[in-house]
Amino acid sequence: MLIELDFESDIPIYKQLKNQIIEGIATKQVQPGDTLPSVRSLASDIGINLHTVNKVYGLLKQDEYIQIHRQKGAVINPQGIPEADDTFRSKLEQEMRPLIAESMCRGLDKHTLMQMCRQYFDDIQGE
Amino acid sequence: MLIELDFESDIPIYKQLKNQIIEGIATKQVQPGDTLPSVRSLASDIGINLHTVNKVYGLLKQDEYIQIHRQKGAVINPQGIPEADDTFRSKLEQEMRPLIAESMCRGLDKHTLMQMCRQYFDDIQGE
DNA sequence: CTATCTGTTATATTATAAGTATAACAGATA
DNA sequence: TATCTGTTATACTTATAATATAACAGATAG
Repeated sequence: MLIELDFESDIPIYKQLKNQIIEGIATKQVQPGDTLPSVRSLASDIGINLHTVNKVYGLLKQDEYIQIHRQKGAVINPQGIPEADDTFRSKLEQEMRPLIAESMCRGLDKHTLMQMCRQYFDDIQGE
Repeated sequence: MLIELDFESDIPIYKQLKNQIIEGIATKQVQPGDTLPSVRSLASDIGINLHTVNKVYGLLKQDEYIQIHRQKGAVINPQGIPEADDTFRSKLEQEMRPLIAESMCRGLDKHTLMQMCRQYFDDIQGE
């Protein structure tokens, strides 16, 4: 799984890294049971600090994307990722609404917007 | 237009405020030509600093949601909000993708996800 | 047993963002 | 002229992001 960070972006690199790992799981580039690189080697590979990677692994663990074992390192949750619950759904709505409101202001109608969402979905699934 | 801020949220209040004004435009609670309260009165009403409101107005002006005149204050863009351009579209994709990837990891299939998006859209349009 | 790998914790430092506080400036208008 | 507008400047506090060293504890390969 290729990690590409944009150090000029306004999105903090820990968030970029987290998102890319999650997208790697979504595209099945990494699957339940697979191991992720150690915090030190990944940090070294992509040229960032080990604490930044450690923070990301901590967040992914908190969201149950991965399990962390004291010698094997970080493992994609072997039971698979837990289903979307109410907490996730309300967090999703909280982040989705502003994007949709902005799109509506800028003249995107429902059909166009839906088509764009479908496209994003297919892009990820097809990778 | 009612503004409600959550000071405990992890979303900064300037972003909450910006989003709520944009949603107000999307729902047509405020329309092109309408004026927004002055930075001082709005700040005072919702109990925040005038610079925070000023920052939001500056961002909204930058995105061409509003125009700012030296005496009338902030006015919803009388020409309407500019159509979605490539810059907007790529920013939208950048923010949309991680949300969709997360949803896919958590077992939401395309149809379910599309239905949720449709729901969000209708919720906003119906307000 | 020991060297080496894991994640983990602690502490410190730097830089930037978020939010507030006062104050003053300049243009428009009643 | 007094009062409203946005604007600018300066300063301060707090939180977040990111880095840097260092050390600790468990597991394992040699």
